[in-house]
Amino acid sequence: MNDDTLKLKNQLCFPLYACAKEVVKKYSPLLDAIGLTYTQYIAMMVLWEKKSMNVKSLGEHLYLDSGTLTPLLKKMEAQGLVMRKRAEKDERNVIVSITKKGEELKAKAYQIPEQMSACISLPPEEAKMLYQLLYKVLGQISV
Amino acid sequence: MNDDTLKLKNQLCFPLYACAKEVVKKYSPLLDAIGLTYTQYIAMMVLWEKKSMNVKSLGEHLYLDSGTLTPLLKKMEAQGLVMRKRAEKDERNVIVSITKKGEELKAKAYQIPEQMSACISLPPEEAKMLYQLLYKVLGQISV
DNA sequence: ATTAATTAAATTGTACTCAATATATTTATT
DNA sequence: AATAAATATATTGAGTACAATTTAATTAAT
Repeated sequence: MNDDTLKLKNQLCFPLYACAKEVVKKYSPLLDAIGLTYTQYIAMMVLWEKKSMNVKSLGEHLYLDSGTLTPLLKKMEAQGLVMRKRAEKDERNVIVSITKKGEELKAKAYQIPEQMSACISLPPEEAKMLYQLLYKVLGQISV
Repeated sequence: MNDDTLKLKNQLCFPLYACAKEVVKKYSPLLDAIGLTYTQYIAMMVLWEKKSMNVKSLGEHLYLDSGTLTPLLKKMEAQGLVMRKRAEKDERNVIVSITKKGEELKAKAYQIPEQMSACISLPPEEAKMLYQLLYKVLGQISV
């Protein structure tokens, strides 16, 4: 409640906000080269691993809702990276699944994580610490 | 270059991106109560401290450019929180300065940092560690 | 079985965010 | 002084991101 309480330098939220933004910005040229945006990239990472998933579940993995995902996935469908199809068992669900073209894109994406870690060169222990602290906050906050 | 390289769980960028988003989202109801968005809030923090600053310099403090700040500051001017005025010495600069109403808003904002830290309850050493790691990455990346 | 409640996507509207470009002003060069 | 280069904002367009609402489908309750 003193005079420093509201200084930007004393907030934890701000470096979090700014750092996330700058990191995503740093990805842009790398992702441009394979025709993805950052949001599309993290969606593809889930689909490269899981092959297929409904929108709701994809949103839980990515912390995104249908308002963001629906138009994003439609664009990715238009690019031929994914297919969207209502589930037969429960037609409320839209199943998003990766296409052959989407699978093939993975080969081009392999280099991206290492190119990025060259930009953000934290020592391994510090990177691990940061990773753990971020997931700790993420776990607490979404309660 | 192995099969785990592109898994979401192995990226440092993702918890950073998701955590920043969730934290900002957690601020929303608190900031709604005083009529600010998160971006307006961090801009106000700079102005509560510095009183006055040109757009360029404000953008350097916040890691934002004129494309974001110009419309943001116009809205804040319309709300009576700030004034915008071309500098007399160098008319390329727009000086943003806080108004009486903007100053008065500070009293209502004092409670927000503590309300937020109740939501994100990291032990002090861990919060400090996270803070330092984020600024370290931020410093490296913007080179 | 019919109605009510719940769930999953989609839609709408508001607010960033940034790249790229345009405009106006100032400074540096010739 | 006239021209070129640099600087600070503003504008435009594309892409999120989310709250709130709508629609359609499913499940629960009577």
